Amino acid sequence: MEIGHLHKALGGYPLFQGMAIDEISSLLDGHRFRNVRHHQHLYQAGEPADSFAIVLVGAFKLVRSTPKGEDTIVYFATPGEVIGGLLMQKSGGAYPISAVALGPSTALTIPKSTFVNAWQKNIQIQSKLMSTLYSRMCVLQDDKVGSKQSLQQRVAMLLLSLLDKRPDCGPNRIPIPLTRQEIADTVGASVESVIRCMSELSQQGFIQTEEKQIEILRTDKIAEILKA
Amino acid sequence: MEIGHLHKALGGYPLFQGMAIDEISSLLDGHRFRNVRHHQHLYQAGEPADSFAIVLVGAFKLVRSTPKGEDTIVYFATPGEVIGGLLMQKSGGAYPISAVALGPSTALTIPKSTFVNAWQKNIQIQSKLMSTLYSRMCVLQDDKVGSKQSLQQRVAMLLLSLLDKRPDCGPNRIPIPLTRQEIADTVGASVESVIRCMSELSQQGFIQTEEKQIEILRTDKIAEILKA
DNA sequence: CGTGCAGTTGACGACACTCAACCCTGGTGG
DNA sequence: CCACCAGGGTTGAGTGTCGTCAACTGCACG
Repeated sequence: MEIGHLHKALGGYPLFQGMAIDEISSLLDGHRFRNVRHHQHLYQAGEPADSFAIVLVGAFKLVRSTPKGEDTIVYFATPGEVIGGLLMQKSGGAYPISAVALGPSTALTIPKSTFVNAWQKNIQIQSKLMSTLYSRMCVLQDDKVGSKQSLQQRVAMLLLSLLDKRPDCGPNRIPIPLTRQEIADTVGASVESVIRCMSELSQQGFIQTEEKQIEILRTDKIAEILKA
Repeated sequence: MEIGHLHKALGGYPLFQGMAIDEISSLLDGHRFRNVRHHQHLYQAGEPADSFAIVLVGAFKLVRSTPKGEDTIVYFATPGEVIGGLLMQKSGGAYPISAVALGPSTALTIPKSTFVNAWQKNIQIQSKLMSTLYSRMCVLQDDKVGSKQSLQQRVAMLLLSLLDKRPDCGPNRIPIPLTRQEIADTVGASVESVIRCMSELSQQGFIQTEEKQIEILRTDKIAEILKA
């Protein structure tokens, strides 16, 4: 990717909106492009946290491993979002979670030193970072509120929330390739239960999946499930 | 409370640590003390968000109401913590959650204008705010990871995490008065189930409750439950 | 004295987890 | 060419945890 293209792309994201080219440049000091293949790691939990990243293409799941070897997906990061930004203020330390690509993805990694030297001193970017954090926090809170609901409702909620993420795969198509296992890891259920749940939704003609791409045929019906 | 005392108290919190008196003063412009009785609201969800608060005494539960009239507790804020700070960057808007006192509590409310004029321009406080947010985020993520575990494990996890909050009620005593309902609202279970769970812990001699004060007699045993 | 809240206990039922088996696909190596 | 395997998806049977409903206690309050 060209530097010119890069700036254009970044300027379109809320994080950098309204910033001058050279201001953005100073925030990217020492950046590197990382192309990551499907299901490969961008960051591994436990590695020393010496950089953070901005998603450019594709998506990443942020995964926490449980003691028992199971995984829990805590967040899906899509283009324009920051991964690991919160860690940069801590001295030393390791990534607490892993970042794994979903589909071929690319990210812009930025060294910790740039965060300390540029990001931390830039009021504007700090504010923006805070507001992205705020929305991520809200998502987590919504999850917590929803955790009492039935599996079907939790799945429906997930589908709708993923649909809101930059719809660039055609209308009502979730822009992230997901296995049933990953859905289960997200909503906190077993694979089999998720399969049963989604089979039912398919039979009713509400959704349709092919090649790990999920298409929502009846957004209204899915939304209706939530209200029940 | 005296202004002198106030500064001393605030200076002890991580948020203001290492700041000069007059720097702290500028951050408190327009502050008001709010004494709130047990189970009274500091903020109501839906009210216009024109101030944020720092907890000084007692504790507050941050509550989200579900459509069905049930409550979910998303966080416990104890002395030194900020309530509603994230909201202040958004223009307009209302509180998305309610803040309710647990036991007689007092908070320092600070008008939104002070946030915009002082907090948002102060790099140091922004960094500190971010790192408190980071830890709050981690708590929420841990919750999500733990949501697959058994009820007993979730309760044990809650008890231990509350124990970490400024132990000023004697050793191994949770410094917040909690009803079983509130515990249920936190771990996402029914009251009855929580009662059964805690009765069992009592019978085994691991915990003891009197007057809504929970004392943990066998921290080791409680921690053991988590590892199972 | 009635009312409301917090705590408690029991019976019953449902939703979801576990375990097991099976199909299909694509890739790899003999 | 075929055998083998791994990963993803699917289905069924059995089990168990937890939610729901109902009833009852003790206590504080007006």
